[in-house]
Amino acid sequence: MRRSEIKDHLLETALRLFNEHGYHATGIDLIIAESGVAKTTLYRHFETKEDLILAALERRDQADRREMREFVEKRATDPLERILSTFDFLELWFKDKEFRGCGFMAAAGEHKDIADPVFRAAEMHKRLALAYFEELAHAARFRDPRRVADEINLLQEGATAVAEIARSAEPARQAKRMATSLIATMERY
Amino acid sequence: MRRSEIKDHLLETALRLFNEHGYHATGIDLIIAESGVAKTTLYRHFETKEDLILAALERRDQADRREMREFVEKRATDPLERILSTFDFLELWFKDKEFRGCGFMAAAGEHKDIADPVFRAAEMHKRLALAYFEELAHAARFRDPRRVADEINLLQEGATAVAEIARSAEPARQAKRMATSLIATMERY
DNA sequence: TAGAAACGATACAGATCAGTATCGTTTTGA
DNA sequence: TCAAAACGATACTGATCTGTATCGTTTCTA
Repeated sequence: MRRSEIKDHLLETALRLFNEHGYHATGIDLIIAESGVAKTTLYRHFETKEDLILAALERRDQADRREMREFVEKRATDPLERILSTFDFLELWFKDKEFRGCGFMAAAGEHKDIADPVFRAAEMHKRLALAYFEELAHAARFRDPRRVADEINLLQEGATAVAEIARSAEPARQAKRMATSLIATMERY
Repeated sequence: MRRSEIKDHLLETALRLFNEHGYHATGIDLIIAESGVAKTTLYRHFETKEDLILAALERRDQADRREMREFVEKRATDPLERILSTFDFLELWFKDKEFRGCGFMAAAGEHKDIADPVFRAAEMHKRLALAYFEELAHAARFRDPRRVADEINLLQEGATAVAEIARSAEPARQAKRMATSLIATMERY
């Protein structure tokens, strides 16, 4: 492995293990064993485990939001359809055999203090996801794009939570139907 | 403390600490320090930490569902109002200064293997919560009580997830408005 | 009221945790 | 090409983890 790739490889390995076992349950020793990178090397890239978690969440945040944007833009051009297509993106995610719930919710659930940097990273990700929904709602000319975004957001969080427990993709389709019904009553200009 | 109360006291202490710090982050040493019970005594009541977690979740499950039932029955007599009043119960919960998200979602998030007894305890709790919604939907004479229950359930999970991050009670009111709108279109007999 | 059982206190075992120190080897970049 | 830096391997530290062993004291119960 080229040295320039090591940091990325560590983050990818860490994200995979965090998704599989959670944050506290994933030890540094496991991450180095699975990645094949020496412990000293890991600690040269990340000062502490918390720094590694924060960097992993940052990477996931960027990737998730970019992937959703790309999916939505490819899937539909009509602004209203674009909003609803975010649920199709969700469905694909739930169908992934590695799906074990939202990593940011899991991070917040293991770092519950609102002053904890890990909690704040999760909070920031959710804020940015909401902002994207608002952007889509604005493009669809809703009178109250904030309210539309809030509702889409709540439906997506609900679908993700239900899917995490049921390990099923059905909640994504259900949430899409609910969103369709709710959006139909919202005023546009 | 009377000996018959020790087990309850241990469970209450454990539940408080699990809610505050999560499951992995809460050590046995902290539980005995906070409860004032000797470690040998704790291990006489619970063979392992996992047994303690399972017993705590069982206790929480019973208490949560009983409290919701009592709240709903006191709050409304009309079956439709009873369904909507579950969101008022949610709002009260979110307003609690100790609210840090759903302990069952946190448990599942830290024990992601679907064969893990802790995951299965969380799964069972969610199944029973859904069954209660279906019971309420049936009493309200909906043609498809299962579908109503699924939608109420998804809205409650979404509200809880959003409230966990935002530490706000607003998602409960928002979800209630959404439920009201959605339910209005559902056929009854 | 007497014996059994539960209790508190404490020390301990053995594993695992995050993080560091050392050192020989490999890669990078000027 | 050569020196600096990064790397792998490994041993280590000190803290913390779950769980156990020991033992004197208290409480329950028959």
